[in-house]
Amino acid sequence: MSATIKDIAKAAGVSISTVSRVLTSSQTVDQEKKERVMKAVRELNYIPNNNARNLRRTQSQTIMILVKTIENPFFQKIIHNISKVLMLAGYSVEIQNVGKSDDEIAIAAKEAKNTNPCGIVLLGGSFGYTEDNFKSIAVPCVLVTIKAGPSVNPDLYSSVIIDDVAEMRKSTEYLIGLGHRRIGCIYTKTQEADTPNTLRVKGYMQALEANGIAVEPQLIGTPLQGNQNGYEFGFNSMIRLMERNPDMTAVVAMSDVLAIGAAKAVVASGRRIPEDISIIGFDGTDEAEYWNPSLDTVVQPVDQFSQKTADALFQMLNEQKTSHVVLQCNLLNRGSCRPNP
Amino acid sequence: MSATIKDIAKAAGVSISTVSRVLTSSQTVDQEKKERVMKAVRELNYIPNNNARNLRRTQSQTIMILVKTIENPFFQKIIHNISKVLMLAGYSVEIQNVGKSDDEIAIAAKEAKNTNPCGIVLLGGSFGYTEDNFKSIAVPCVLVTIKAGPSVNPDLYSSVIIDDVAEMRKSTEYLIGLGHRRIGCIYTKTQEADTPNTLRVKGYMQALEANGIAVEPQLIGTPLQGNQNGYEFGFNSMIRLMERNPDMTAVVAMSDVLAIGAAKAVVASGRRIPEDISIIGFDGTDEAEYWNPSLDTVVQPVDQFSQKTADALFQMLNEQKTSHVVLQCNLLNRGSCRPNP
DNA sequence: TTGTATGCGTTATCAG
DNA sequence: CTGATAACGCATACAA
Repeated sequence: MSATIKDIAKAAGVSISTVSRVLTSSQTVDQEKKERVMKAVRELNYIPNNNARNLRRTQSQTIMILVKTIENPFFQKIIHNISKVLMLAGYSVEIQNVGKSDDEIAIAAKEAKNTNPCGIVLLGGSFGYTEDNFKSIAVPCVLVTIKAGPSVNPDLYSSVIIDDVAEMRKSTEYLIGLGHRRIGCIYTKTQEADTPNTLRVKGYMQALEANGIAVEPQLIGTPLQGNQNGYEFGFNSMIRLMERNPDMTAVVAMSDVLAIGAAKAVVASGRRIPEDISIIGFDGTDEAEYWNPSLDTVVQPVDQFSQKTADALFQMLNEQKTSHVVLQCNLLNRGSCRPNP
Repeated sequence: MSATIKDIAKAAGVSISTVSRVLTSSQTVDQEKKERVMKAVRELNYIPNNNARNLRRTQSQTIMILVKTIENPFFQKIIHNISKVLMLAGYSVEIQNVGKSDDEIAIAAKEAKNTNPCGIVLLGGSFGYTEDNFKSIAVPCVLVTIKAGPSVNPDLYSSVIIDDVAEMRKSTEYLIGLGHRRIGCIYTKTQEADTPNTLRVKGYMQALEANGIAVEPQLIGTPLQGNQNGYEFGFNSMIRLMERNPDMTAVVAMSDVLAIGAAKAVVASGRRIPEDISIIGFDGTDEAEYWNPSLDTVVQPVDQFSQKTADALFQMLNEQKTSHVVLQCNLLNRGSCRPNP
């Protein structure tokens, strides 16, 4: 068995409480004893047992990041950034992947008791949170890319999001501005109630309506079937859209992954981008930038997402204050969309 | 505060030991009492505290997955699969991301004491493990995609790998077989000692030598500078290779991400794939399949990786037996390589 | 400033 | 089959 606090105490010739004080720097300790303790820690290669700590502590120093579908490359960047910031601030970070079909709220509640984190970051998922959910979680939560329902008291949580409706509307209106009228919409129609995707479709529709263009169901994505991955789905969905709408000149996708799948379908069917079909994605991933040709996209501000999330978390932890920030996206024209002649 | 085992015991009218026995199904319990306990668990929404469990348990039921650079899409699939298998077997799974520049061995040792997992899966990283490392970790380890040094007693750990040298040699010889002679090699030359990349470069060289082609340094990748991502690096590296080797007709990349970056550079410089430059990646990611055009690649058997890793883990956990398996890859010709006229 | 003693929620041991 | 009870490793109120 490895060294415990007891061993350190013995080796340093002090009591375990003194060792604990040195390690947590909770109280001032005699300098000379402090050094003896540190020396023992080094020599015995002592690492405090987090289980015991979290069990005893009122507040652990662990942040849990719950990611809905870690496959999303956009999330990965955020995870990476947030982890770095939090670890620098002295927290240990744990990541949990939540399957597409898992109930992230239930898992959050479970994890909250399981690992006793002092804060939870919820990355992705749907908008279904209720007040009871937060009460059962009972740990400061920051929702990233999603919000709780409108009836939920906003003081119960923090959030960092974008305005999905407005951003997708912007994306669609960009195509409309280029003269497109028959604009397809690639998205995964799932069972779930309110996801960012749902909102984005709403934005797509709003854009059409505001410009006097009829919303046609046959231009809007197909339901997800089987367990296709994002690329596959985008591909199949696009094939179907092109078959049913020969006059379609442009397409908005709800994500870059879907956009790439759709773009591949365009090329596979012998059409060209952007000469025959204009296409724009959403997220701003490297994958879209390095695709051939580079795809236009609505860039989500990853760095801001990370920073604001960490900020919100610290604010909840230290000042018990919640916050809700809405970030701006940036439409990036890389040449995969062009005026409709 | 939420319900504890004590509350359940009281509610069910039994002792806490009985509750524990029901929950861990470690011993037979009277059927009627068992049901009373289960009912109380349900009604009080009881969730056992893992910290306390792991603290007390000789062997926790948690598997830790340590991933070196979670950004790698190949790793993500493995994580996903392994998690599923392990959770189905009743383990809880924790994922920890290890930064590119972090020392995964030190972190593994720390986590081993921190969270007291019953097993650790090490995904990626380098080949630098020593016997002391495993002794300090003191928890069954399965190394995935890497192995420990040759001097390390193989009974100290399990591993699931591919033969990086042979597979990359196969890839290179495929190009040679197509008549290519001036073949570039895209890889990130890092400080680290032995990574899969290093071995793959070795395979590339072996292929050339075995076929009487001189190995030329100017055809081999550039060192990584700054913090470019994989795509960016592949792109820049390829640009430089093309400048310095106008007669280069083909390129092998150490990963699909690098291959995509390189392919983008080919296109950006006005050349065509495969007419002007043949290109082949490594990994078999969806990204390479959905690129335009689809890229040839050496497919790593993701599903087998996941399955074998889980198998190896179970074998270590249940029978204290280590195993070392080497998987076969599959060269996939999708049309991004063609005979050199 | 320091040490002693108690308890966090569980599982394991032991005697019934 | 069951119920007390002692650990697990640590942080902290309390006493010194």
